[in-house]
Amino acid sequence: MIMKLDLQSEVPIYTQLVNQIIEGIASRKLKLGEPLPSVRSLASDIGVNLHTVNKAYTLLKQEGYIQIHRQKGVVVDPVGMPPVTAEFLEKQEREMRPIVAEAICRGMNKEELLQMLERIHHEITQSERSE
Amino acid sequence: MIMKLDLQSEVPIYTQLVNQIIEGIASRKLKLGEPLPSVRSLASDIGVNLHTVNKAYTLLKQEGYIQIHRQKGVVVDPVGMPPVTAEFLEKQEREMRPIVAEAICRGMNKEELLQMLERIHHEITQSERSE
Amino acid sequence: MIMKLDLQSEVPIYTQLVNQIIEGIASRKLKLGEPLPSVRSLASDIGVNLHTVNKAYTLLKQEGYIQIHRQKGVVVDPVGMPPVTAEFLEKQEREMRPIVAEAICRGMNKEELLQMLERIHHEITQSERSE
Amino acid sequence: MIMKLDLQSEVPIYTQLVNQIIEGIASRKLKLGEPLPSVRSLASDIGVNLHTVNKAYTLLKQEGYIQIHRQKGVVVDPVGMPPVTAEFLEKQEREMRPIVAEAICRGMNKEELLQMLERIHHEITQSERSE
DNA sequence: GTGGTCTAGACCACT
DNA sequence: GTGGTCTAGACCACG
Repeated sequence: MIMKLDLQSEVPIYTQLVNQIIEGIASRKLKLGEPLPSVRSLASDIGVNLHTVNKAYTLLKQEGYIQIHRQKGVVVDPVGMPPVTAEFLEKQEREMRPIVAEAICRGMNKEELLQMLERIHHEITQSERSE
Repeated sequence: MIMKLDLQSEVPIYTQLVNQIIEGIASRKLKLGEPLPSVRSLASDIGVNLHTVNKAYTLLKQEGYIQIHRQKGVVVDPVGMPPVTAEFLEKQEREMRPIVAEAICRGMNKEELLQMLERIHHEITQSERSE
Repeated sequence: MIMKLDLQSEVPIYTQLVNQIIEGIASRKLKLGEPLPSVRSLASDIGVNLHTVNKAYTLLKQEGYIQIHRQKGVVVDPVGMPPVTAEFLEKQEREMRPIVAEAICRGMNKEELLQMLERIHHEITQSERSE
Repeated sequence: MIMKLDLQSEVPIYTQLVNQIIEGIASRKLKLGEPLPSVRSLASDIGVNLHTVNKAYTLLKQEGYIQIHRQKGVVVDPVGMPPVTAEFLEKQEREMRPIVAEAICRGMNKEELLQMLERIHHEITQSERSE
């Protein structure tokens, strides 16, 4: 799986890693139970600090996306993904809200927003396994 | 205008301020040309430091949402809001994408996402009078 | 004489006034000995505070561009303009230098800069008396 | 790189810093991709507060002159400088105009002005090795 | 009274 | 150790 990182972004690298892996799972490029590279190998592959990868994996584990075994290494959680909790919906709304507000200010209408969301959804779900 | 701030949040206070004000403009609670409270009064109202408010205002000015006059103080930009640039659309997508990916992982389908967006859009645009 | 003011500019209004009047003199729209509007009338004409106009006039007087008589009011200095002092040249250089440096960074070459200066010079000296 | 600062000047310190760094880039004393001192070390070197340096760096980043990496710290933008936009030319003219007008008033002719500009240009571009 | 600047000191996030 | 954020208090420029 290719990791697209922007080292100059204001978004922390570990957050970008988390997002990339979640998107990998969402697009089924990463399947349930599938192993992920070890902290060390991923870190050296993408040229970032061990701690950075470690932090990303730890967060993903906490949120229920992956499992970290001492032996088997890191795998996408084979049982399944975390459910939609009330807490999760709140977070979604809290993040989505400023995006929508900004779009309205700049004159985007509801349809354009819905189309954007639909396009992104399509891009994620229809992306072929590309490596 | 009421400001909802979470001082414990990991989201910087000045960012929350920026978001609240943009949402205020989007919902037309703040009208074009309308004055905003002075740095000092807003700061004391919401119990944060003057510099924190100042940073929020400075950002909003840079992005074209407000104007800072030497005399009149701070007002919502009376001319209008910044347009939809390619750059803006990129930013929107970059922010929306992880939200969508996460939702997919947790089993939300496209319709549920679209409904959430539509609900948020409605909440913002229909809240003409809420205090 | 028309005053072009930008009330939203970060440049202080009194500075803009000073610049406009100096440009008026440079372009010979304002002749030596010619009267300028009183503080009060100019202030009300352009809709700014008395103190602002006063500050502009005071600065112009200090630098030798105008004279302020209790009776005759304010006039362009009839004797002539202040000379080119070493101090003045220093100030010119101090102001010009960052403009040139920035232009170089952005890829303007010397000829383009010279042309810009020449164009501005021409605009000022060739402007007709337009009211 | 040597920073020439005038703490008594009416020009804000952070502006002087910005100008010095831009001139450093223009004169190629600072090369593309080259690291700049950290906020803290520069601040202590020149004896100003860390926030003052930070403001200068933030401005330079916004204008596209430098990049701020989380790891590597601050570097001159390795890709290149911001282009000449219409907006930039306007700003250049707005700044140059009062300088030219004042020079005309004091009796400098066009040639003297052009020579001054040429000299400054030469000083900046030919100062490859000055410390 | 307004925003702009600067200082000083603190804590945190990131790598 | 880096930059980012926040607080606090001071002075100044502007109108």
